[in-house]
Amino acid sequence: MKAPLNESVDPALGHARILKVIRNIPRGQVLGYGEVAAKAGLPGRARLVARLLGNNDDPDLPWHRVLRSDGRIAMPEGSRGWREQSQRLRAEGVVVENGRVKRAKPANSMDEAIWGPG
DNA sequence: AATTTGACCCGTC
DNA sequence: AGACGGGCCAAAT
Repeated sequence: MKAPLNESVDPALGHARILKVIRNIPRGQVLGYGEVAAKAGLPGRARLVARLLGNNDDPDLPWHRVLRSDGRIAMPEGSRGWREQSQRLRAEGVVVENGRVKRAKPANSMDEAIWGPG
C-alpha cells in the first residue's frame, strides 16, 4: 500500500500550529520557511507559511525570525519590510549583510566550532 | 471547477 | 556566491 508521506491537516489547525512554531523561535535565532512548516508537522508547505506571514496582522508575532532556506530575507530588497526585518534582526544580535543572515556564526571557541554549543 | 499566485525549496551547473 | 529549471501545495481568483 502507498502510505501518504504526510497527512492532510485541518487548515485552521495547521495555521495555528505554524503560528505557534514561529512564536516559539527564540530571540536571536532564525528559521527557514520550510523548517517552520516541518516543525509544525506540515512538511513541504513552506509556501503556506509564507502566505500566513503575508496575511498576518499580529504585531507580537516574531515574523522577522523567518528567512528563506538560503538565509536571505524573503522580501524585495530595499522594501519597507525588508529594511524593518534587517533592523529587527540586528537588534537581536543577528548578523545581517545585504539582507543575508550568516547562520554559521563565528564560534567562541574551537570546541564550539567542532562540537557545537551544548 | 480551472487557473494563477506566493515573504518557498532543491538539485545542478 | 549566483542563475536556472522544475517541483511543491494551499488559498485566492
